[in-house]
Amino acid sequence: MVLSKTQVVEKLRDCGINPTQQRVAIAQMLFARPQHVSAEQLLRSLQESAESTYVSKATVYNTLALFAEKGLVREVIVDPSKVFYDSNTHQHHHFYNVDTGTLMDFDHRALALDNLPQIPEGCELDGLDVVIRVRESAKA
Amino acid sequence: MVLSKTQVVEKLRDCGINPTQQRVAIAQMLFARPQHVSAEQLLRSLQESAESTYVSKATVYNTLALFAEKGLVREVIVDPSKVFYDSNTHQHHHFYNVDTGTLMDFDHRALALDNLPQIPEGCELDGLDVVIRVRESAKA
DNA sequence: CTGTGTGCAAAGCTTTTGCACTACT
DNA sequence: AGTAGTGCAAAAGCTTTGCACACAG
Repeated sequence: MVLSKTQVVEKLRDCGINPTQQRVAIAQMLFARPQHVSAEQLLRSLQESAESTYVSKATVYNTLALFAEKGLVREVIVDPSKVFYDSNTHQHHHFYNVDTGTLMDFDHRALALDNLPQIPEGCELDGLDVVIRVRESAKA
Repeated sequence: MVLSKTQVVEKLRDCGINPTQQRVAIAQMLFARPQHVSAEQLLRSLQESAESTYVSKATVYNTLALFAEKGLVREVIVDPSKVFYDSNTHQHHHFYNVDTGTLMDFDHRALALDNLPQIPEGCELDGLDVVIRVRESAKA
């Protein structure tokens, strides 16, 4: 579902984010559908949908980092060359196709994670990421 | 245990890697003890142990990538800003302290990973990474 | 002398920083 | 007018590429 501008503005306010033009434009792209995007991809999408405001590369980066900090999106780190932002914030894990650079979700219940090891002294849990790397099957 | 130069040369040969001066120098640093290093860190270590050959930054990067491809070290991708190389190639997972940027191993048997979800059509397993992100506990 | 393999300077990419500007008080 | 917050150009940093060199056949 595509969120209306008003819905997006409200969503940002709920997270304590000042809904500026640029941020709303970025949020609308992100939440148009569940997806995995890099900053670069998002910037291109914005530029293509010509109607919207001009947004600089730096702002896309800074805004995505802000959204991640506020819990609106999740950072997914699987490729050393770029960070993906996942607009699906429900608990889940990822397949990463190393050949195509594509991410796919899978439900966290598909995996029985028992007996989490004890967290080191003086630390607290921040997140648990499971990534299953796959490659295209070699074909004859 | 510190490996002798001869042992390192042999190890490289076993993996089909031509044991050049630079590669041996890098391998000796890496296998001096189990550790997690970035290319940058490794380069600095090499420069500090003044005795050894001059090795350029590019060569460190290329060599680490080569070692990873041949299975001598494992790439660990947890920090968007740099890749870590893990000289421990036994099956295991990682704690990542996001505040200090430190990696710690934990045994893979500490985690019951049952019912791995089915791998997407046309793909085969390449690797399974579990990262537990921790942060310093907030103190009063 | 020719061809393969190696190392490194320079180029390229993503991401961060510092400053100018805006929008409120 | 002063202040806090925002956006972006330019700078920085990690990594890759393309070319010169070395070595084997």
